Order: sequence, then C-alpha cells, then structure tokens
Amino acid sequence: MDDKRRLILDQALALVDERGLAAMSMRAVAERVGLTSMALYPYVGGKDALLDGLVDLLHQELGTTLEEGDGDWRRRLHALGRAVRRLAYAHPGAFPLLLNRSAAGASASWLTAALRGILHDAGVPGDRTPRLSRMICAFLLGYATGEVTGGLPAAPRGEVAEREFEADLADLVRLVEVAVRAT
Amino acid sequence: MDDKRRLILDQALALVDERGLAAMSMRAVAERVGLTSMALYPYVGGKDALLDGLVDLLHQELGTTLEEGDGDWRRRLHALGRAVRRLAYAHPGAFPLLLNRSAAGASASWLTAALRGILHDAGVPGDRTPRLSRMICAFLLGYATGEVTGGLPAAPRGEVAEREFEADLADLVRLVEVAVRAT
DNA sequence: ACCTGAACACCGTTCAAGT
DNA sequence: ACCTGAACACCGTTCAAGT
Repeated sequence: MDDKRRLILDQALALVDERGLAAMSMRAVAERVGLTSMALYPYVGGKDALLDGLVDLLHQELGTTLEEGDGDWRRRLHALGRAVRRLAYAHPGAFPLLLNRSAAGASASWLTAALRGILHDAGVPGDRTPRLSRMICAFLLGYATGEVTGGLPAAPRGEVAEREFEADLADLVRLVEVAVRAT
Repeated sequence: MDDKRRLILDQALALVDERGLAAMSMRAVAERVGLTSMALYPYVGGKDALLDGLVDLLHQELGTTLEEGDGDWRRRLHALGRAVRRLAYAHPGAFPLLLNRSAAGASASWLTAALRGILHDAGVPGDRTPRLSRMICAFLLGYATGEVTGGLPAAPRGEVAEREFEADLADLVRLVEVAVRAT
C-alpha cells in the first residue's frame, strides 16, 4: 500500500505539531505508527527525505485550504496571503521547512502558479509576473516564518498582528497596481 | 578571557561555512578550537545558545559590512538590501538561522533600527514606519534565505538573479514612495 | 580556574535474520 | 513481502576527577 507512506507522513507532521521539529526522530515517528524505525525506510527513505515529504504535505494542505475562488484578483491575493499565514499557525514547527528546504516538488510550484495567475488577471505584463510573484512569495513565506519563529524583530501578537498583516496585504495589492500602471 | 568565546563562535561559523549546519556538532567545533566538547559549555552554554551566538555574529557582520552612508534614503535602502543578500551568500549555511530563530539579541534590533531610520528620512509618517520596516525586513530575509536554500520556487541563478534583485529593490523604493504620498 | 574521562541516554542508518 | 534485533558510529550533556 502507498497510503502507508501517507500515514507515516501524517503522523510525522502531527508529532512535529505537538512536540516540535527537534522531537521528530525516526524512532519517535515509528513508535507513533506502531513500527520500528527501520521499517520506515522503504516508505519514506531516510530522515532527509521524510522532511521533504513534510514540505510536500504542507504545500498540498495549502492548496486544499485555499478556496480557489474566481473572484477578482485582489480578493484572491488576500485569500492566498491569509491561507499561507493560517498554514504557519497551524503547523508552527514544520512551516519554516518551506523556506529552508529546496522547493523542488510539484506541489511547491503550485504556489507560484497560483500567484502568477492572480498577477496575470490583475493585468501585470507577462514579462513582469515571474519576478513580482517571487517577490510576493518571498514576503509571504518570510513574514509567516518570522511570525511563527519570532525571527522578525518587534513583531506584534494576537489580534494586532492580524490587522497589521491585513494592512500588509493591502500594500501588496498597491505594489501590483503600480506594476500594472507602469506598463 | 572573553575573546575565547568569540574565538569559539568564529570557528563554529567557519565550520558551518565549510561543511554545512548539519556538520556543526559540539565535538566538531571543539576539535577546531583544540579542546574537548565539554570545555565549550562554560563559554557558549550548550548547542542552542551557540546557535543564538551565531545569529548575533551574523547581525554584527551585517552592521560592519554596511557602510552607514549618509546619502539619500533610496541609496541607503539599496545598500542595506545588497548587504543582506551578500551576507546570505557569504554564509549560506548559517544565514537561514536569522529567520528561524528568535531575534531577541540587541544586534538583531539593529536591522530594524536602520530600516526605520531610512523610512523616516524618506518621509514615511511615523505611525507607518514600524509596519513598513517589518514588511521590508520580512522580504529581505525571506528572499535571501530562499535564494540560498532553494526554498523559493523558480529562482534564477548567477548574474540574472543579481539583476532581478536590483529590480526588486527598485520596487521596494516604489512601495515606500507610495506610502509617503498616501499621507 | 580551566579542562578532561567516563558515562548516559539518545541519534540515523545498515544488514542479516526472522515470519 | 514486510518487519525486527543487533550493531555501528555518531550525538548533546552531566559530573566527578584531574592539574
């Protein structure tokens, strides 16, 4: 079965959620699944590959969470930004992996594709969308990571942080509008 | 002597530069310094604290590298952005620590202070500078981290990447200008 | 004061062996 | 086919002991 691999990855993510990334040893994951650590290797292939699997899982969850609305691009950009931030708070231990590990997997390029689609619909000229989408991606991942790890200095907390993030998203919209007008 | 602590941190950073973060064990650092791992504890106090020390070292190096020019704010923002990116390429193994570990140290808030100073001189209203400076900080750290880890999808390489980053910085300048006009 | 040896409880990973 | 026991070379950290 290949859903065994999925089961292992799910349990690994749950473990990281509950006890942090440092607590995720092969042995601890195996115990959660009811196996020995050596039994995991055929399914997930070593710890490094397991971590890549978690990155993939997070990207998938982002895609699932996000209601792929066909509303106007501003609303979709807001929705994407909020989804990224929610993902960070849902998995504070695992989320930093997104920016720290190579985004080679197919589900990783989903984010880029979604972002480019939004910019396209906003009217951003085609030669500008790759760079602008990478910029926004870097901001969203960097911001959410910093919020969840405390890596960004002088970060607010709770409801204030939420309002500030909304204002940031509005600034991103403005950045896109400037790119459109500069055509 | 307290320069012994500094010597240990320097050797730890050099080790990470040469062989990656995963290779930085207490024992490996100690061997580089000519001691046993147990001798490090009084100076750096455990591995976690050593990593915090590396974060501090990177922030300090950023402050040193950056010619604190008194030119116009646009040039200073460019200089700051380039300094952050250069730091990432100088220490690709250690740089991701900046966003992944709590920025509690005094040298961490230096970056924020520098950024706020630039925005202030740009004419950004005082109640807008904290949020805008955090935005730019998140982008710079997120972008440079992603570039160095491959965590940002579809990232270009070499000289192309450099030109794209310059264009990104120009966009940041535009973002600031918009914030000034919105007063 | 500064350092080390020995020890403890853990790692990731391999591989022959079990069913 | 799927799993485990035993083993290997490593970890971080403590603490009594050395000089």
